[in-house]
Parts: sequence; structure tokens; C-alpha cells
Amino acid sequence: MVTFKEVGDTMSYTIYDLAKDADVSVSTVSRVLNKSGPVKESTKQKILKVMKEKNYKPNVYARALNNIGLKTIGVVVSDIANPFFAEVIKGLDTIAREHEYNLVLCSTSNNPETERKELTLLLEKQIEGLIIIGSRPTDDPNREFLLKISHDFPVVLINSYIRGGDKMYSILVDEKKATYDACQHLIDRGYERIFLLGDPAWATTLKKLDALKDCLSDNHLPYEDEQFIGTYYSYTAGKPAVNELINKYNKERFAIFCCSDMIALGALRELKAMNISVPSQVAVVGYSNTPVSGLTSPSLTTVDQRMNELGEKGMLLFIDILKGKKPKHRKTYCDYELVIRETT
Amino acid sequence: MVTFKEVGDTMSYTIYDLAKDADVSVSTVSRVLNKSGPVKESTKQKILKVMKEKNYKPNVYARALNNIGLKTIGVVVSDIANPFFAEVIKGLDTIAREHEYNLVLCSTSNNPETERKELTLLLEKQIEGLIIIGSRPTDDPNREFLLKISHDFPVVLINSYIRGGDKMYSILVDEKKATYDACQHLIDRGYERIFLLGDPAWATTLKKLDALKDCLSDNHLPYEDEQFIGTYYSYTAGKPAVNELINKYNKERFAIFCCSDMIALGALRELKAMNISVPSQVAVVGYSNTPVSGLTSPSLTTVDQRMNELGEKGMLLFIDILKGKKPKHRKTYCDYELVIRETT
DNA sequence: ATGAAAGCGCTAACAC
DNA sequence: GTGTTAGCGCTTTCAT
Repeated sequence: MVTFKEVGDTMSYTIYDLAKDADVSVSTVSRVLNKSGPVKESTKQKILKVMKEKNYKPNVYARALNNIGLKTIGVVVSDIANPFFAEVIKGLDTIAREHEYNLVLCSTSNNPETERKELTLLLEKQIEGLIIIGSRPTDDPNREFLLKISHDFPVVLINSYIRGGDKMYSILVDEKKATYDACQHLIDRGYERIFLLGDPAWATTLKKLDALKDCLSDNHLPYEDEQFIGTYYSYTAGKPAVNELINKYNKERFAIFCCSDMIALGALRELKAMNISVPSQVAVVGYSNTPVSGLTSPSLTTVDQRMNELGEKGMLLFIDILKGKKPKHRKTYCDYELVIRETT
Repeated sequence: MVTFKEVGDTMSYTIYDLAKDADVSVSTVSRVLNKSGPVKESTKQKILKVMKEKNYKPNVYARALNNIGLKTIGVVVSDIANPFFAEVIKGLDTIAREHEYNLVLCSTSNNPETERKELTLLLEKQIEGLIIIGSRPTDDPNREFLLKISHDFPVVLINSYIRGGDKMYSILVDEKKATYDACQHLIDRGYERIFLLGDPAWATTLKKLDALKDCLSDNHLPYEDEQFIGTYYSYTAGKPAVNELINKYNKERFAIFCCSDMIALGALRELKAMNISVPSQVAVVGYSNTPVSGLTSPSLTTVDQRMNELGEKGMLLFIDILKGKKPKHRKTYCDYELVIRETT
């Protein structure tokens, strides 16, 4: 199959060769390899020496066969190209590397069936566990499946939560609170009519909508159904939504809370194209603080979810679990920060 | 170690159990599993039936021990959070999934030593080969190492090229040509003084600088050393560079060619902050066409490298190699496109 | 067409 | 402290 190997592949140097060269038995070698038993210091040194010389690398698959973890963790994400997720992965990777773990990446394109397939594929590879990034769909078709998986493998959810998975742990941001804060900020700035743009297919959107309603109500402001505008979750989704809004509310002053920076960026662009003044007529708030959101002009007010931190904490938690520690709480909240910039 | 497994882990259903249940021998089962020999249709069906029923999954590690590929490919990238790379990975992943391959991801933080470590770690995991994304440093400290690796493993380079690696294959964009085109476009628009912002630590930057020089020369325009401005490769790198330029060339009309959209976005932002009119006084060109570059205002003229395509083609090439096909050329060029928007 | 048995490289009892 | 050996789950000759 792999023709390339045929060429240069000197048959690999196994633990037997090493044992022979060091004039000991394989078990002794294995002992120093795994620190799994007493070995006389001198023989240990002898073995170590030969190990260096011959550049011996244990075959991880043979080890895996003996139920030694492979130091590989499955990571499932809906879309790698989403800067939000990319940052999370970066955080995961940073910590993983420190602990000599590798990540096996799967992207599901937001398709539950693909997710299922990928998950199955992943599990066959004896990864040590699973980290799943991102909000779950409103009516998660893979909920049961994930619950089942979590019975056998440690599962950590980043920025989502699944009911009933008493063996699943979540790292998340209190999105409801964050959204509430952002809305309050808008109200404080004098915007009384706030529209929320987001994809209703995601549980998180609904949570944010709740926050908006709460905030409005707490401020004795009305909420009407038309204040929620369903969009896709993409860079282009903002445009039609803004068009619709401007056509409808022409000269009125209002604010737009976007459930993601991607949507906000598109909205912002369209507002400028339509020559609407931001923020004096229309205010815009994004969500995620992706790197670029500070570079637009006007720069975007947004909720910083500390994505990197989310990833890092997630991996730390995961490794703890792997080590046998049982976390006290199933949810760990991370801080967020409302980054106020020029669009509000 | 993995305490979780202790709980639900019913001892796995092996090929032996399957053989017993289907009333055949393991070798027969193995044959149908790998289509590696003749099996009577009826027994085959019998085996397949039990396989479904018991939901048998072969242990990939046992197979790996027998030199069956693990269907896992190592991917090395300097920074996952870079949208350029993220898009490439997405492309890789799309094709990989179609062929039931998984990606093991490593990020090196642009650190050659980290890269070396990660590479070593990766190779131990009997991945079937390596895909390395992104430009190599000007004086690549890992060149030899990679050459050695490529002797034993298929290696595909995305957007870079390494001399002498007769077993390494590259998918790339003709950056010199692309840059030349962009510069010519600037000249056509009437900008005669073009500055190039980029990180001299990367081979690609030098290539682009060459293109600028060539283009200038072909247009009988002078080039002076100060037209190259060394920057880091980040969102923030554009700011100081722009400051410097504006201070120096105050009211003159000039153009900035940025070796990445990230740099360009930062530059653009700073120009607006300094109230410099774009493009009438200063033109800006980016490189990569990251998704956001169309959403800034003014929107960014940039070179679209078709990152997704780069990834997809790379993976296709890789899989071909895995199948034993020997590509004719060591370099495969992908198309690019100069996307002219509002900054020029 | 099918089965028996010898490995693949390593770990982990169990002996000494 | 060290060696012997029986697996781990699968593939692959080699017989039949």
C-alpha cells in the first residue's frame, strides 16, 4: 500500500533488538520504559545508553494493544474555519502539547449524520476521550449517542451542555448573562429597540434571546416577536437581515445584537454600504471577539468569550479526568468580557 | 489510568468471538474483512450478518501492528488560529473524510524546535504520512529533518517547497506571479511607489519582494531598499508600519502591498484611524482573501489563494501517493485570483 | 474455500 | 533485580 515505505524502511528496531544489544531481557527494558518496576541503576543506564544510540522508539500500537493509552484525544468541531473554533482548538492544542497529547481533528460541517459517522470512526481509533466544541443543535439528534459514548469515554464539552450526561463535563461561558450585559449596555446607551440576529437552530441562540427578553423586561421595555430575526450563521447572513431592518425601520434608531461576530461583520458592512451611521443611528454588538472584530471601522463592540482560555481549561479538565480525578461540578464557567468599542 | 472505562467497559468483541458466533475460523473472517482472499458467498453473508448483529469493530491497533495503515494523517501547521491555515485544514478534512481518513493535528507556534518535537511525536503514532502547511522559514532549520522523514513517509507540502526532497510533493500557488500581478495592478492604478510589508523570516516574503522588484523594473520604476518594511505576521503588525510610512511620506500618494491579509487589515485600520483616505491617497493590497477581507470598509483588494482548494488538492495528491501512484511533478500549482475591491 | 498457527512489538504476571 | 512467557486482536502464510 504505502509504496514509499518499501524503499527506505529498514525493519524497525524493536524492544527485542534493544534487549539483545543491551544484553538484558525485554521485560527489563519494558520496566525502564514504563518505570513499572525496580531496575538496578547500572543496567538502567546501560539500557538508556543503547536506547539513545539506536534511537529506539517504542511502537505505540503494540502498546495500545496492551491497553496503554495512545495519548491521542478526539476533537470534534462543526467548522474549523470558524475563527471562534480555531481559537479554541489552539487553546486545546497548547495544553495538549504540554502533556504530550495529540489531537485528532474531525469537522462535521454542522451535519448531525456526519458527526455521528466521524464519532464512530474516531472511537475505533482508541482515542482516550473526546472533546466536543460548540453549541449543540436545538433538538440534538445525537444526544443519546453522545450519552452512550460518555459511558465509556471521558467527554468534555466546550461551550455546550447536555442534560443527563452525568459523565460529561462542560466548560462554558454564561451566555445568558453575557448577552444580558450586552443588552443592558445598549439600553444604557439609549437604544430601546434591540434586534437579535441568530440561527434558531442552535440552543445558544434561544438562550441569548431569553436574555434579551429578560433584560428588556427588567428595564420595562416591550419585546415583540419581530425583534428576533432568524439568520444563518455566516459572514453573509448579516446583509439581508440589515436590509430588511432598514427598509422596515427606516429612520428609527435601533440596535442589533448579533449572535456571532461573523454575522455582525456582515451586518456592519451592509450598514456602511447603505450609508447608515454607526453607532449614531444603528448600534451593533457582536459575539465572540474574533481577532478581526477590533480591526473593522468602526470597530465592533462584542462579547469576548476568551476562546483560548475555554480551550485551555477544557483540556486541563480533560487531562484531570484522564488521570482519574472526578470533577466536582459538571459545569465550569469561564469569564467573559464585554468589549466596548466603536459600534455602540 | 482511564477510570471511566472501568465502569462500562464490556470486554470488546473480537474477531475470535465473531468467528465463533459465525461458526468459521478467524482467518475466514479476516478474509472478508480485508477482501484478501476467496470466501464462499454464503459464508461471507453469514459472517457479515453476525458482524452487523454484534456490531463488530476491528481493533485498529491490532491491525496497525500488522502494518495495515491506520488511516490517519499527520497535519502540521504553525498556527491553527490563522484563518488562512484554518481554510486549508478544512479543505484537507473534507477530502480526508471522504476517504475515511482522520487528521492528527499539530501546531508548532512557528517554533522550529516545537515543530521537531511534534513531528517526532507524530511519527511514533504510525500515521501514514505527513502534510505540512505553510511557508518554511528562510533558513529552515528542519530542512534536513524533513528530508529524512520524507524518505520513510509520504510528505506533502502545502504552499511551500523544499529543495532536494525528491520524495516530497508540493501544492502551491505561484506567489511570485500573483504578487507581480498585484503590483502591476497597483501601477496601472497609478501608484508608482509601492511598499511591501512582510516578515523577512519567511521564504515567501522574499519571493514576493522579488516579484515587486521585477514588476517595478519591468515598468521602469525605481526600487529602493526602504520600500521593504519588515513586520511580524500578525493583526497588529500593520499599525506601526503604517505609522512609520505616513510620518515619512506624509502627503505623498503610495501603495502598500501586505504579505498577508492580517497585516493588511491592521494597516487599513490604522490608515482610517489616521484619517488617510483609502484608496485615493494610499492603496492597500492584502494576500490570502480571508473571509473577512471582503467585509471591511473599504473592502480589501487581495490575492485569493483558494485556500480550500489548496487543501483539497493537497489531500487528493496525498491519497494518490498513498495508493502507490507516483506524481509526475514535484510541484503542482493552483490557480489564484486577484480580487479587486475598494482599497485600490 | 477454509482452518491452524506463527508472528507483529509490547506489557505484565509469574518465576527465580 | 531480572528473565520467561503468555497474551493483546489481527493478518498471513501454509496446509488441507
